[in-house]
Amino acid sequence: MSSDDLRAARLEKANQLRELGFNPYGYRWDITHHAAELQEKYADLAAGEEVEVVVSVAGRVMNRRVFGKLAFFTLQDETGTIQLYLDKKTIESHMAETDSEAFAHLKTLTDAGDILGATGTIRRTEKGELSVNVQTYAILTKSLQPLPDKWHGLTDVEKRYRQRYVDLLVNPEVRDTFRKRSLITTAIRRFLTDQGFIEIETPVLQSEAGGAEARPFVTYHNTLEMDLFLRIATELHLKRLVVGGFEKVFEIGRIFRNEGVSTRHNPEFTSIEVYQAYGDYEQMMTLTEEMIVAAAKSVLDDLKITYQGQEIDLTPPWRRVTMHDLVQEHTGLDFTRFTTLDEAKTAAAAAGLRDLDKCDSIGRLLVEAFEQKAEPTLTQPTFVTDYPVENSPLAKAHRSKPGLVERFELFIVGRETANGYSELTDPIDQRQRLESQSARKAAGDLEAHGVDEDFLTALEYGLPPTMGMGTGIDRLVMLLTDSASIRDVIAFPLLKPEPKDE
RNA sequence: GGGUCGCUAGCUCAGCGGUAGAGCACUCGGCUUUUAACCGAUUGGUCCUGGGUUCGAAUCCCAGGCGACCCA
Repeated sequence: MSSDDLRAARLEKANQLRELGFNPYGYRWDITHHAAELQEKYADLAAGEEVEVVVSVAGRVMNRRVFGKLAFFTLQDETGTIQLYLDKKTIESHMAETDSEAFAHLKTLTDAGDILGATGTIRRTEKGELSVNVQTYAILTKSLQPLPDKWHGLTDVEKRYRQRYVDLLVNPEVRDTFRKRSLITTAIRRFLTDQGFIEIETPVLQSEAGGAEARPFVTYHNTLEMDLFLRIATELHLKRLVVGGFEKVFEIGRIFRNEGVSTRHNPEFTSIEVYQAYGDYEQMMTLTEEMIVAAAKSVLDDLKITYQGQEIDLTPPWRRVTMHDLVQEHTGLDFTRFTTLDEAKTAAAAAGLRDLDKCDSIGRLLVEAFEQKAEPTLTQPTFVTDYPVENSPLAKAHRSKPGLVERFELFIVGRETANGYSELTDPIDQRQRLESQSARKAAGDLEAHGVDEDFLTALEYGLPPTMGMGTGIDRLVMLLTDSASIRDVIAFPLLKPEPKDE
């Protein structure tokens, strides 16, 4: 039967329900228990035993096993499944006044996928399945679409992402992932608010994107007649709030970057950024560690976890190592000894590094060496510290190491998981760095941005010494739910539209 | 951006140059202890799209679309 025929058959059943005086799209059903609650409460009920207490449940019919005068439905609610034991005599004696043919209608007018409410007593069948021995039932929502194969489920990846609602309703582990995602963000919020942080929402629509190097999305405001950019970071506004006197602020929010899509990139993703006055990056590493551990504990029993077959131990403290030391560890090169770019390039090439032409400073060369040789090895949680100033325009100069900034990045399974620093608070230094970036924008760098004058004015009023940190929530959720693709932790990932018919 | 793979019934898949198939779902009949219920019968197709080769294309070739994975 074709898809149109299947739908037509179900529509016809909905109409028959109306003719019988039942609304196939009900208004309300008062439940007394969820499936998991019943399974737990009556776990010890012996097979064949019945409890004379009437319960009320509701959920989606996932499977129907219909006999002549008896039927078994598997009912699924948010918590799990419970079997409906549907006996003709019982149902018809309880529903005689509303529907003398209630059992026949159950057989002919319900389908897998329908949402049912049912009342009845609790019994465990002789075969050992906890069931509601149904006295009354109602079709609360008539489904017009057939469910995927009851055994194989929905496996087509494209269909799973395009029709996530179907994926969710037939694949319990998918629901579990999003439940965990919620637990993780809740745990992070609780962890921070317990420490006195407050969450403040900053603008998504901005006249100049800033706070990161990335291409922004452009949109247009009609009555203001101006282009607006979707934010690429929350950093510059959160620091303004610290200038304004909030000493501990954070924001969990959606970030938009106009870049490609991959297993680790979605054009919109969720970040958390945290700023605390009077602290430095050393303290922020500790806070980051504690925050991620709190997130992990909210969904896992153990800090020793497995990600895609790799054993990861999140037990603190995590290793802290400078980028220079790590590069020396993996290449033998001591970058502190280089005085000219040519000298450094020659040594790097001799050490087997590739694609060095794009590096226009010793600092960028160091980062390149780090990315090529050290980064992929950082499986266990590792804070890499003390970055070259060149690609850290918002971080404060290192208090004792010239040319470096007080910055860290956290790596887990070789992936950047958090990024933080002692925030640059000197408005003159900040202006110079933003102006050099602005020059790159003028030269055609699409990931560079203009100078945010108001941000600089804010710094001139005075930003206290501040520590800041950003973490990609999606990647953290991937790690803690053992998800291979970012699309598995984003409920509705970006997809190109399907070609239209006609 | 490059490479590899995939796209066939509502779902899961087979078919790989000669009449488009199976299981499940659906419809009908039977059945009061099933849980992938079972038994019998029936139904269901833009083989992703367009072009080409061929007597003949789901199948081979070219281009395109959408997706997955790997690489940059």
